[in-house]
Amino acid sequence: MSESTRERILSAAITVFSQKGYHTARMDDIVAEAHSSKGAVYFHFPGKEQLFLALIDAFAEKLETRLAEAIAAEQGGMRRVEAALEAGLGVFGEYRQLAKIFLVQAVGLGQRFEEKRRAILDRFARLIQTHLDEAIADGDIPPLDTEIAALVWVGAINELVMRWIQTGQPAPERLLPTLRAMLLRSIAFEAAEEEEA
Amino acid sequence: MSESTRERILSAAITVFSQKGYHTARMDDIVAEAHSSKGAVYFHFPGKEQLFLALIDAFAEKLETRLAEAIAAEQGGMRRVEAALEAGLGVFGEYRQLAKIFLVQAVGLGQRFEEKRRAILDRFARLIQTHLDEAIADGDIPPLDTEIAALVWVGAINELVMRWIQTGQPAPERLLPTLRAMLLRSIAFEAAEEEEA
DNA sequence: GTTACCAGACCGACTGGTCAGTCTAGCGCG
DNA sequence: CGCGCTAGACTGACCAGTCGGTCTGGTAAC
Repeated sequence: MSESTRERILSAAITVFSQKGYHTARMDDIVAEAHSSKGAVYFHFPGKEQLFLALIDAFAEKLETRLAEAIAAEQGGMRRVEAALEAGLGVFGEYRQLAKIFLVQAVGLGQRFEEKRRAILDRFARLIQTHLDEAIADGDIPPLDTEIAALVWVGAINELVMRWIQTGQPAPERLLPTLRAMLLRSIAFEAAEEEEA
Repeated sequence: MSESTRERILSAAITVFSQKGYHTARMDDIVAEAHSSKGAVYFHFPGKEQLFLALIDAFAEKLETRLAEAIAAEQGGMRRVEAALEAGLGVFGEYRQLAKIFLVQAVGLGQRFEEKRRAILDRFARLIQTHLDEAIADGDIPPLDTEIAALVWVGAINELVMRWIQTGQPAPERLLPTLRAMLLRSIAFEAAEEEEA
């Protein structure tokens, strides 16, 4: 069956790229991990770069879908911002290997890759920005430079997720409440203290 | 003069690595940029990796020195935290190429490099953490998980600086006040609003 | 002061290993 | 057969690192 070979190659690529990074990963590593062959890999994918980008696209799509769902399920700027935050962290947590490829291994690979990475993060950021603007319009939070605010959020999330993925260090249970509280406070959203079940 | 050759090689390496990244940069590129020779480069440095790491160490040292100075010049947790923030951003701004190597090009290069990078960021983070703890002890800010708080700060700063270095986008004049206000609010520091000269 | 020698900096053609990608030969199924 | 797919040996480019060699300046013996 063709689909199964293709799937095997994809998940082998995820494993290998996430562990070794783009340059250190050899196509033969992926072939071995997939219990497949060079021929099969090059039958299904045009080359190393495209295979790598396919993984990033896959992640982007997952992220996008989830965010859209989460946001659609809520009403009002601030609630949507919170929903997006939660959904984003959820996706990173569920697809850790892909997240590592996206957040770590796709950095510093030159223009082409960097642009793709930034484009995806930008969509995430712009989404947050849009709803922060809404929240301001709704009077939920005082006005501020929402473009920068969104980038601050993205940066903070990235750093913590990267660290968690790489070292397992700050466990999500410990991380989440503090992160959430800090991010909400950072935009001067009151009622940042309710939580704590 | 030998020193001048060595210096030329170092600054060529900074230029080339910051533009192309570690793997894409060829030793011959650095040789050409330095108007030198393969022999000279390998006379002064044991290899590509060590040359790259030398640059990162140089940046780390600059960062460390500046932070230490800035902090020593102030008294009290919160003032020191603010001084460190300012000093850190200053260093990134002054050594943009090195900063790009450190923040962008040194990511995703595998264990050895990653550890070094994280170690440096950790020192920065732990420094912030220490003084946040002080600020809490002084009663300047309410208690919180300072380890995570420091990472949030580092992440936010990284993201904005990376973007600025890569795209020139959010100009520091626009970026700084918002970033500053957000970071201070994130730890519930009152009087985050004085500013605006 | 000039000849002989040395050391350390620097040069660049060359080598050897490493991989991405190709090619030809199967294999099984309709 | 022919077509979709898989296998894996092979090719060729590329590049880090090497190595025999040059050049310059210093020193010391005569």
